Amino acid sequence: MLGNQNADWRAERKAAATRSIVEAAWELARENGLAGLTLRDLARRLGMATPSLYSYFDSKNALYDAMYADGWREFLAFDPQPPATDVREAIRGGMERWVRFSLADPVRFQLLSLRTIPGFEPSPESYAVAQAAYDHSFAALDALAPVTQEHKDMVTAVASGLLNQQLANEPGGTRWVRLLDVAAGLVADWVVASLPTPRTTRQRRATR
Amino acid sequence: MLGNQNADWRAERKAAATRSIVEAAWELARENGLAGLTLRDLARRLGMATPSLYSYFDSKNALYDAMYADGWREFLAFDPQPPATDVREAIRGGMERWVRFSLADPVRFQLLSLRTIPGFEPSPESYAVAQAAYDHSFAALDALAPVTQEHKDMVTAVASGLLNQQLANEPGGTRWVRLLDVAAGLVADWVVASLPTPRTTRQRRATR
DNA sequence: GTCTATAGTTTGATAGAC
DNA sequence: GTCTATCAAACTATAGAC
Repeated sequence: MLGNQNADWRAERKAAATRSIVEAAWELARENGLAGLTLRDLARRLGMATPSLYSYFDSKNALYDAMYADGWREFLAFDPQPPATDVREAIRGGMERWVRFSLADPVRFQLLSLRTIPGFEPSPESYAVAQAAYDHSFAALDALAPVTQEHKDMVTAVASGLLNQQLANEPGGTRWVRLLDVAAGLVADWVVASLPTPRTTRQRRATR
Repeated sequence: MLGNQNADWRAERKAAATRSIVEAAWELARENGLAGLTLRDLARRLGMATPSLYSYFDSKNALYDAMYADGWREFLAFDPQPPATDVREAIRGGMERWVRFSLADPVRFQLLSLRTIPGFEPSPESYAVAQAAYDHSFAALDALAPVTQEHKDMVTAVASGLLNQQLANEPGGTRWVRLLDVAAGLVADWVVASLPTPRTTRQRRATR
C-alpha cells in the first residue's frame, strides 16, 4: 500500500528531526547550563525559526521530557558489562558504571537525578524509560541474590552522594569519586551480611 | 559621641531590614522554588518597590549570597549537641543532625549543597561561613580521633546521597532517610578500622 | 532610603500566510 | 511544516525626583 509507505516515511523523517533537536538541546545545555537552555538558541543552532520547534514539542517542558527519556535511553545503552558472577562485583560494577556515565555529562546527571527545573516532572512514558534503565541496571544483581529494595536504595544513595559532592564542590576533580571502591565495598559488605544464609539443597530439605 | 551613636543606630536599623528581606526571600523560595524567586515578588511581599531592594543588595546574586551565608549560620546554630564521647556516635550524630536540618527545608539544602543557580557562586565571605559551619560540625569528631579528610568526605557524601535521593524521588517520605543509621554504621566501621591502632604510652615508646 | 518611571532585554508561546 | 510578525509577560537594573 503506497499510502502507508508514504506515511511511514514521513513519520520516520519527523522522528529523525526530533532526534536532531534533542541532540542540539543537549549540546546547548552542556554549554549554558540546563536552566540556561532557551528555545531561541536552540532554533538558531538548528537553522530554523523558533516557532517551528512547536511542530515537534508542545512546550519547553515537553522538550525537557524528551531529553529526560533520551538520557535514560543512553544509560541503558552505555558501556554494556558482562553480567557479574559475584554479588560484590555486581554492586561495585553497577555503581562504577553509573558514576562514569554521570561524570561524562554532569548536565545530564542533573536532569536525570536532581529535581532542579522548576515545574518539570517527567511524563509517565518517560518515567517508564527511567524505570526500565533502573531495572536493567540491577538485573545482574537480582539474578545473583534476593536483594531487597533497601539494598538497592543504599547502592543508589551512596553512588549519588559521591557524584553529588564531586560535581557540586569540585567539578572535574576526583576527590570524592575516588572513594567509590571503598564505598562500594562497605555497601557490599552490608548487603552480603544481610542476605539469607545460603544453604545447600540437602540443608534446605533438612530444615523443612 | 552622639555622631557615632547615631551612625550605629542607623547601621543597626539597616541590618535589621536586611535580615527581614532575607527572611522573606526564604519564604518565597520555599513557595515557588529557589529559581522561582523574583525581586518583584520579594518587594511586593515586603510592601516596598522593587528598586528599593537595590539599597540592600547590589544584584539578585548578592541576595542569593546573603541567603547562602544565612543558611550556613542557621546550621551553625541548629540543635546544638553535647559533644560525643565516642567516634561512632560522633559520626552518626553529625550525619543525623545534617539530615534533620536539610529535611526541614529542602530549598535551603538546594542552595547550600547543590550548584543549581546558574551563575551563582558564593563570595569568599559567605564561603568562610560555610567553612566555619563545616569545621564546627566535625569538631567533636576531630577531638576524638585523628580522622582524615577522606573520612570526612565519605561522611558528607553518604549523608548527602541519602538526602538527595530522598528529596529528588520521594520528597516528604522516609524511604532513603531511614537507612541513615545503617549507613552511618557502615561509614563508622570503616573509619574506626582505618584509624591508627591506639597504643599506650609504654607501647609507643617501645616501637621507637 | 524610598519612590515613580522606564529602560532594555529576554522569554515562551500564538496567529496566520504560504 | 515552515516561515514572519508579534504578543504578553516577566525579568533585572538604572535614572532621578523627593
